[in-house]
Amino acid sequence: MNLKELAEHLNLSQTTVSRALNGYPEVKEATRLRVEAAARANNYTPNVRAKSLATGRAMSVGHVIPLSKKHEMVNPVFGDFITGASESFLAAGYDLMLSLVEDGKEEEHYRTIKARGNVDGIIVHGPKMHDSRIELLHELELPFVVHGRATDVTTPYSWIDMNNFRAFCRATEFLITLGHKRIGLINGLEFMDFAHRRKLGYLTALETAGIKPNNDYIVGGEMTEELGHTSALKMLDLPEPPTAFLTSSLVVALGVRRALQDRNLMMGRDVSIITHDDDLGYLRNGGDVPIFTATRSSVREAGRLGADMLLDMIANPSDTPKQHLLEAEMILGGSTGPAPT
Amino acid sequence: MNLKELAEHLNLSQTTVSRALNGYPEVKEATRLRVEAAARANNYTPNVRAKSLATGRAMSVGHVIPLSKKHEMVNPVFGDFITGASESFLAAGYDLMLSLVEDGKEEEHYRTIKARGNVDGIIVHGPKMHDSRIELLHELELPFVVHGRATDVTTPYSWIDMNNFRAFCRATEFLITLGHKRIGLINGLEFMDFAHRRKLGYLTALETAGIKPNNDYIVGGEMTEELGHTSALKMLDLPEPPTAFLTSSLVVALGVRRALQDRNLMMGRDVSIITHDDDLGYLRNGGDVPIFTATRSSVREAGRLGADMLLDMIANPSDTPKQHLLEAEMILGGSTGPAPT
DNA sequence: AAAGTTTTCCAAAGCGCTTTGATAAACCAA
DNA sequence: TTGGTTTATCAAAGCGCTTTGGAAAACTTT
Repeated sequence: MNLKELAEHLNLSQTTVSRALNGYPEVKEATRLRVEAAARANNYTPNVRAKSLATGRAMSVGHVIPLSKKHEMVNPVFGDFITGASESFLAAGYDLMLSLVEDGKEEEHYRTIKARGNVDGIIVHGPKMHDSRIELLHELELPFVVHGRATDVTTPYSWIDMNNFRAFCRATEFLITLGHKRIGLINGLEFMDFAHRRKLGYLTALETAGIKPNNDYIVGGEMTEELGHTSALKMLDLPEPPTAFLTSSLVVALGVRRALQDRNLMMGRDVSIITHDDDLGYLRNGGDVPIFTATRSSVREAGRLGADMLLDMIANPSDTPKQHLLEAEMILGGSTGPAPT
Repeated sequence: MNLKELAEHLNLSQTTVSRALNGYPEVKEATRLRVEAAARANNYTPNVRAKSLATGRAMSVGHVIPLSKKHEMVNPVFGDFITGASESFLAAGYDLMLSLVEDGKEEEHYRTIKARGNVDGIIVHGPKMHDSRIELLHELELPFVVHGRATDVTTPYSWIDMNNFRAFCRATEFLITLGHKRIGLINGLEFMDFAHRRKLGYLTALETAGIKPNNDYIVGGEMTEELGHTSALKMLDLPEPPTAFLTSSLVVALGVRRALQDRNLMMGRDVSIITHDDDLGYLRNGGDVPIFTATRSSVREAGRLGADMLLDMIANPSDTPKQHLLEAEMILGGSTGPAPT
C-alpha cells in the first residue's frame, strides 16, 4: 500500500494524508486520527527512497571503517560502538549504512558517498594522527563526527573521544607509585591517534618521575593476543626485564598473561599489568572482581553520545562543531602489586 | 552535478546519457565514450535514491542482528562476517545497511524494512533453533540468506553454515581417543541453533563411545571469558572433575585456561581443551603454533560465500534456495594430551 | 448580509533517475 | 529514386513521496 492508494481509500488527497501522517498543523485533528488509523490498519509505511528523494534527506547515517588489506580485520570495538549508537539512530528514524573502505581508497569512497547521496552524515572510525578524511569531509560539506581525534588536524571538527593521554598517564603514575621503574608499553599501531596519545601519556608520567624511557620497553602493533604474547616474551627475556606492563586492550593483556605463565611468573606479584578496557560486551574484565587493574571507558557510551552529536549536527548544520571528552575510570584488579625488590 | 546538467552540458538528452552510462546498446560507441569522459571529468555519480526509486531496486542489503537488552552485545563474529561479505557487496555496487533489533521486536521490524523498501535482501544473523524470522521473510517475499540454520524450520531457505555437529562430534571423539571420559562442554546459549547442533555432536560422540553424559559437565551461556572461567571452576571443583573441556569459542577457552591456572593445573597435561575457533582477525589462536587444539572455520569465508549467495538470489528471485555447508578443519595445538591416569 | 479570517483541503510541480514509445537520420536493397 | 531497415537520439511518463500556491468551506466580525 502506498500513499496514493491510502489517499484514495480515505477519499482524501495525498497532500492531506501526507500532512496528517507527518504532524503538520493544517489538518483537522479528526482527519488526522482517521488517517492514522487507516495507515495502521493497512500497514502503511512510507517508502524511504521516495521520501528521501522528495525531502533531500536520506534518513541514514554512514559508518566508515578503514580496513587494511594486510591485516583484514574489523576492530572489535566497532560492534560495541554501534550497539550504543544504534538506539539513538533508530529512535530518530535513521538507518545505519556500513562501509568498509580499503586503505588508500578513502578519498574516492567519500566522494562517492556524497554523490550517491544516501547518507546525511557520517561517523568516522579509527582516525590516524594525521587523517586526511577530516579535511575531505569538511570540503564535501557532509556532517560528521569522529570517534577519536586526529592530532595533526587543526580545523575544528566534531569528535567524541576518551582521554587517552590522561588514562595512560595515570596508569603509569600508579605503577610508579607502586615502585615500578621498568614499565613495558604494548600499544596499538602508532600511527593511530589513540595509540599516539597513550604513548604520550606514558612518556609524560615517566618523565615527571625522572625515569628515562627505554625503547626496548615500547612496542606498537595490531592489538591482538599474539602481539601481547610475543612482545611480552621478548621484553621478559631482556637482561633487565620490565616489572610491569601497560597494554592497550584486554586481548593484548590476555596475551601478556600467557607470556607470564610461559615464564612461570605470577601476575600481580612478579609482574604487574594494567590494561585499558573498552568494556566490551563479550570480553569483560572478569566479573565482580576485575582480573586486570584497568583504565576503563565504555565504548558503548561513546557510541550513544556520538550518535546524538551527529543527529544534532544534521539537524543544525550551521552549529559550530562540538567535542566530547570522556574520562576513563581506574579500577583496581588483581594484576597489580608492588614492584618486586 | 546531476544527470540533467550533465546531459545539457553534453547537448544530449537525459535518456542517451543514462543509457550510455548504463551500458545499453542503443548508443553509438563514440557518444558513449564522450559521455563517460564527461561524467568522469565532472565527477558525476548517479544519486542512488533517485535511481532506486526509478528502478525499484534499492541497491543495498540489510544485516539484521538480534540484540537482547539483557546482555547488550554484538557478537564479535559479526565484524568478521561483514569483512568477508563487504567485498562482494561493494563490487556489485550494493550498500550495507545495519539494523540491531531488540529481541521480540523482530516481526514489526522486518515488516517495516520491507515497507520502507530500502533493502533488496537480507542476511539473517544469529538464528535460533526455531526462528520465526525465516517464515516471516518468506511471507514478505524478501530475499534472504541465513548465516547459520534453524533446526525447527522445514520450509526450504538459503543458508550458509558451518557443520557444527560434525566439528563437535569429531572433537569429542578425538578427546575420547586420548583416553578422556569426563568431558566438559561449555557451549553458547542453548536456544541458539549452532549451540544446539554442537551439543548434539558432543552427545552423539559420547554415546557412540558408550559414555553416559553427565549434566554437571554441560553448560550453555553467552560466550564470554567469564562464562569459561566460572563454569570451568565449578566443574573442576566437582568430586569427579572433567579431564577435558570443549568450548564454543576462543574467548571462552581463554576463561577456561584462566580457571586451570587458578587451580594450578597445567593445560594439555592435567586438563585438555579443544575449542571452536572462528578464526577472527583480532583474536587468533596463537601464531604459527596454535595455543589451543581447535576446530576451525573462517567466518570471513562464510561472509564471502553468503554475500555471493544473496546477490545471486536478488538477481534470480525465482531460483530455488541454495545451501552451503562448510566443514571445519581440526588443528592440533598445545592444549590437548592424553587423559591423566 | 457582506466582507474579512481562519481552517481544511486539494491539484500540480518537483526530487533525479529509468524506460517506453516515437521520431529523425543513416543505411540498404531493388 | 523509392521504400524498407537499422541506428541514434529524444520527449515524456512514471517511481512514491513532499510541498507550494491556491481555493473552497467554515467561522468571525462589522
